[in-house]
Amino acid sequence: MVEQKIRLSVDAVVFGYEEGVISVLLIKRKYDPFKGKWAIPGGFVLNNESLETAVERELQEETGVKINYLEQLYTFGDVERDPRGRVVTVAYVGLVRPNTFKIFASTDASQVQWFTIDKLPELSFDHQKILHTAIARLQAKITYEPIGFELLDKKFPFSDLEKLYTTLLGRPIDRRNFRKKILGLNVLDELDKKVSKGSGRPANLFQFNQKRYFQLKKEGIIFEI
Amino acid sequence: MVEQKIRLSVDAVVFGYEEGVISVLLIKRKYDPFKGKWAIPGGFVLNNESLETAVERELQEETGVKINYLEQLYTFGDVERDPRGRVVTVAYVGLVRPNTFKIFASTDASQVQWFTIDKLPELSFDHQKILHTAIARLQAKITYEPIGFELLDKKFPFSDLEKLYTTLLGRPIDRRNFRKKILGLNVLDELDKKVSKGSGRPANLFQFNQKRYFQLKKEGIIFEI
DNA sequence: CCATATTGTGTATAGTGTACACAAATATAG
DNA sequence: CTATATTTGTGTACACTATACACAATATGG
Repeated sequence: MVEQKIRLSVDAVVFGYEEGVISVLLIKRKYDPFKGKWAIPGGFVLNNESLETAVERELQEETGVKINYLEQLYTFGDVERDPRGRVVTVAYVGLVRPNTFKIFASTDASQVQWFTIDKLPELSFDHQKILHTAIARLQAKITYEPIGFELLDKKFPFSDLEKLYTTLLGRPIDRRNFRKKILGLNVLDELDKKVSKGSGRPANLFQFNQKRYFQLKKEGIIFEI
Repeated sequence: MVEQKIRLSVDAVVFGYEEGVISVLLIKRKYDPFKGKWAIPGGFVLNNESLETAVERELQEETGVKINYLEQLYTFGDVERDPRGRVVTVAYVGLVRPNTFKIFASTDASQVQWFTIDKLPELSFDHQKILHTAIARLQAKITYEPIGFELLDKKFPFSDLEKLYTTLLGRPIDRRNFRKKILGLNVLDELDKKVSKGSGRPANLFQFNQKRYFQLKKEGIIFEI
């Protein structure tokens, strides 16, 4: 058998959410190929690190991001996807709270920037395909797993959650029914604190109760919007 | 940077269904490591073939199976998963109609055999984990994608479909409601033919209409059990 | 204090899911 | 040939869930 000449990389589509806008974290490539073009952060896997570790390391190195939630998306292995030769990449989806750290470019990245998902620049490699797959996954998944909370502050007013869902699903949601449904799932704790931003009645803060969620999940109760 | 020493393989969990029994196709390994032990069929990816091609080739080589439906499952990359060194594997799920071909062992396999999924032998590598992931995927997916038909003959009596679902979901289904729901989805053509096996009233044959399914899917109508 | 903005809340109706039983058409045993 | 067993095919009533919808409460800003 001929020696295998396939290299393995990981890439991470990192989503963030702030004030009604979903963004994705991209880097500007410092080196060829695609030097000066935007790309999903990622890089080659080291011999003795797991795929998840590789993703977290590359993200830390290139962007300064510390990931909050990470899941494997899909493995892209088209023969011609990388001009340097055969590179198979395991893509991940990450969720972060952008306000909890500062991004900075380093190593392979000359710039790091948040792009709102409907104003994306041209991307390197097959990264557009990966990004679209990631968006589809995120949209599908928030309807049956409580991952939306990973994008919000730990304590959030209900309207934030509602705005997140309308944004992600791209369609209006009935405010009363949505609230009824989510609260009916019994995975949110209502706090005593209130918060007011600008004018309007102050909102109660809520917090996702992960422990209760796992308990309910074990009992077979499913999260569904 | 140190040279990357990671090898890439593909594996396929192939499911078949016959007469109320879900089986999975396993091979007995001819060579070390795990010589003489059962394993999921698979092997190393060639430099110039896509991942899907690699799966199909390995399956053909080792078992003689021609796959009917194939989807990527998950990529397993634990550092210690292969005693030969670092091997990352992209696992796939395949569905076949076992009665449409004859299996035979060759190349790396000394034996090929169908195992019913509740009587599995001890497996090599992390293949048990992969297999369980695949079973979970199959169970979940038949409830929201019409993949069950890939396991049945092209023309089938309704009771076959019903039995497949009760088997896969592991719980009884109300016969009338199930029929109502499936036929209401409007993706089955009722044929004029009848078939009788043993005693009992002969059954009408049905056929999955893929074209209509894709049409409906495009219109936003979703398959759901 | 008045206008504006945002949060918080209940009910009626339509639609969907679920439980349930018996007749029709064949094979088989006697 | 007849009786029995076996499998298919079908409808309705009820419970539950999803959906549509409007107004009062509490703040801010001029």
